[in-house]
Amino acid sequence: MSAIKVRFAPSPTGYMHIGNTRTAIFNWLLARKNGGHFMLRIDDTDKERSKPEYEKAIRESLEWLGLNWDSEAKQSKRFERYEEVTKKLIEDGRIYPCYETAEELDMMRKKLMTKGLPPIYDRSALKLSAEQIEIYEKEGRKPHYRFKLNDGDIVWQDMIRGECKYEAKNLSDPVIIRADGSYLYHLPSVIDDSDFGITHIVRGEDHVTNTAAQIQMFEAIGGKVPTFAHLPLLTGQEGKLSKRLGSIGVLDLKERGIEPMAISSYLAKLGTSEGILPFYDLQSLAMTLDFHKIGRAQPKFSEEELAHFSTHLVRNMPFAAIKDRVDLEEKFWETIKGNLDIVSDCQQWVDICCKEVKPVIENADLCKKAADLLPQEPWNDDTFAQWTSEIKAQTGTKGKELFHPLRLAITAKDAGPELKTLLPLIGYERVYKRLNGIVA
RNA sequence: GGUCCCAUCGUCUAAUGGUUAGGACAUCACCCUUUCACGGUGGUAAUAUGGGUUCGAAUCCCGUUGGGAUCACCA
Repeated sequence: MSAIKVRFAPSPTGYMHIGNTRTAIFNWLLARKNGGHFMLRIDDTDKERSKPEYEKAIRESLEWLGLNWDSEAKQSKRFERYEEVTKKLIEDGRIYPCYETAEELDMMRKKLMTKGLPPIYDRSALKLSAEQIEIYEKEGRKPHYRFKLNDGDIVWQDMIRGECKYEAKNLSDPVIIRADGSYLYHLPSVIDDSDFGITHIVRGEDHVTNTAAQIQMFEAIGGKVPTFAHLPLLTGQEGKLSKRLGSIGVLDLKERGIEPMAISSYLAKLGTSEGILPFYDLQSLAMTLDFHKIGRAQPKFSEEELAHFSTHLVRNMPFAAIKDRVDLEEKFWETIKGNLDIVSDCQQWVDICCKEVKPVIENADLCKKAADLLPQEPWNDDTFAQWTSEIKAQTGTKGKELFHPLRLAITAKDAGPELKTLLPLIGYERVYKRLNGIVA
């Protein structure tokens, strides 16, 4: 069996969001699990809506997530190839010109719908006489082109949905070239997948009927039909969350401090029979990929749950997974990680240990007494317990009454890592001063 | 409306026709920590609905209801 080659083919008409990202992740995972090839293809056939800034943002998003690609292509640079194929398909009678305007087509669809009929194109363009075509041309009408679907069943084995079957008569002949001569998504995508030797296409369920049409296109151009996998679409509070309605941008999540591995772990496992557990590198996540474990129902995506999961991931993150991103000692990371919501919060603990802090004095007498009893360094593991026992013995305060004022004075916060481990990181001088209400 | 897909705890799901319907996340309780957080241990909680097949149905069949996709000169 030849090596697996997959592609992620975003159109640069918007930012990368959850729906997109999920597709990218599954493709990447499939490639990496099998030592295959992951290609980035920019589907920029829509000149109106494609923007360089979106393309840039998509690349940035992929890089941030760690979804590296082995090669790339851009559809806007391949028009010559598309024309070559199109010419041949016109000769073969698989592509035919149509002269209806967008308004006329819209009207026809509405008419059929109100009659309770499926809004399928009636192929009237195929019945046009030469004279009629001439009249249209003289009117200045420019044709758009459709791909003619052959009658019969279209069947494929889907890695997620099992056997899929569509009758061609239930599908409209897809428009593949606009009246202005530009290409629509369908055919270029098939030509590219064929030319680049894509073996597996993993995409959202919104593409299933496209797949039916595209299988005939693969056959028409003499290409090998790839293996398909259609992921159930994610839903959210606001209903659907397809790539066009996607509201949650990856870069926004980054901005909020959501961990990239939280996004990957969450999206790769949501809707599968496996638990959503933190993974700290993509390769080990890839090794767990199993299409049989993906359900067919539409899972609900919750941004809140993702944020929660990300926090969980941070609090359990091994030092090895973070050491290249922060300038911290392992001991320090292990001490504070259980109190972080997002990684960048660790700076505030660095500051508390190494910079001036304005203490919050809740009980001045107690803190003063505690300062007086604070033993000189060096401190060992028992120092903290001995010190607090002594304070308790001399003042009679204990439990929350004792620890809350100490914590507030020393860290200016009412929650945080164990004081026992935090104290040595701050040091005698700062602790002593802060207990006395002095900024230190 | 046509075509296609889906329906089990709050959420994601497991259960070759026979299970006390299991797990994970969330939640709650308790424990640990002489505070908070982290962590640990337990508990609550589900087969949409009506028929049928069967000794026996979450599971198979039909209907109903509900959800989603698609039917673009978007991708």
